[in-house]
Amino acid sequence: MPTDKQRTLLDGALRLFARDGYARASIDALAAEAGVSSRTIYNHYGDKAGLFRAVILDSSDHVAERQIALADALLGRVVDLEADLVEFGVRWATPEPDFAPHFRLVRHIEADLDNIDPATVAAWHERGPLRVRHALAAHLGRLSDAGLLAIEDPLLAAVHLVHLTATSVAAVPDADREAVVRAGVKVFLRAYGA
Amino acid sequence: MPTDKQRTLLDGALRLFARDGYARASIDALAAEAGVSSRTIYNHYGDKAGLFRAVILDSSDHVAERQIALADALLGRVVDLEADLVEFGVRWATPEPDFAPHFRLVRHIEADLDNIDPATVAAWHERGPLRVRHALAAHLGRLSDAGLLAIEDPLLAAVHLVHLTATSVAAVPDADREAVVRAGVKVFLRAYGA
DNA sequence: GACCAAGTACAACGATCGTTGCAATCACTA
DNA sequence: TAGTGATTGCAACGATCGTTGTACTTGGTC
Repeated sequence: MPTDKQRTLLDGALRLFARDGYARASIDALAAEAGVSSRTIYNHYGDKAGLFRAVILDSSDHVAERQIALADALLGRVVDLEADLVEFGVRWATPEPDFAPHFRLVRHIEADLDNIDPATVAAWHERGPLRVRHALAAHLGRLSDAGLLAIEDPLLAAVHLVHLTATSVAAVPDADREAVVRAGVKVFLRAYGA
Repeated sequence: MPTDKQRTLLDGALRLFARDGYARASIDALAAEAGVSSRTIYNHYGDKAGLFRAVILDSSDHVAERQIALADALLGRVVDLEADLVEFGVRWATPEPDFAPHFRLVRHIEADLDNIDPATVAAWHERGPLRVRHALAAHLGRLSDAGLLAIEDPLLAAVHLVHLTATSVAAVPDADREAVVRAGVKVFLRAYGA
């Protein structure tokens, strides 16, 4: 139950941490971005690491819920499997621009693993990427049980699907997003099609 | 033609930049790591950004050459396509531990894109990942021409192969490396097999 | 041995930063 | 209106950092 000011602070801190990283983003800049006194940050979160932990957990919760909702919507009741997977991949690979700071922050975490509290990293990983992966794997497993796919290891298949679509789109930024996703889904279906 | 001291400096700076990131790695620490005066760094590279540029270009050249050599060795003359691809994937996904700092540094670059000289980023990207991707795509295209694979877009296929093997291994660190690679290669071959 | 480039040690500068204490202020409830 | 808890502005601290200038030393060449 974060108040309005806390919401503004978490959002602003996400932007600054994402753009500048943990070390470069100064407490004063974080406070100014949210129109808050730097003293308030210390009153609420103890220190800089506490604020960072709150920011990444808050953000990854939002993103995970959105991604899981996307999977539920498009893979819950499948009409045309290939078309639904393509739309799933396209929507996944073109996240709301609001989410760009989140994924940039994730890269900072992956780069800064030796300088971030391991408990924070573990909490983010479980509640974010792992939770989403399991949700996606559940859908794929269900589609496999229904005879629409032939999957031995749903968790690995979930990893493959994401890497063949969203990750590949990020790796080839000049190309047409939908074409890359379509090609990735085609690969996925040739490998996992029933 | 870097002298011994410059070699030691580049290697030590790679380690520190990789572990601590650009902002946290101080010039004095970088100098101490290599047993060099901090003044020498300024004499050689002008400023911190200049040293960073030299470090990432040097390191990505080494890694790219090693990866291209691996592709040449295993995909140059193919005996058993699936076995060769699996060994290629395993060797790619288990790089010499010497290369761990490089890949950690790459993550820092991807996270810090807004704070690094764009010319440095572009130079690294061209001489590193893009060069390797083109080399790998050339092998895949040749195998396709030879009738061992059926590939429309070799560059995209190269991206798929790497993501299905090395990237997937990194995403599932608890699992058996070779099993993950083997599954990834199986997916690749079902999609791109002749 | 003289010379020269390269490297070093040292001090100093301005700047930035995380963190704390304290007094003043504000919003809101009894 | 009095009181209470959250918020703020401000000053200050010790620490770290990038960078530069300068004088000194070192290693190798004529």
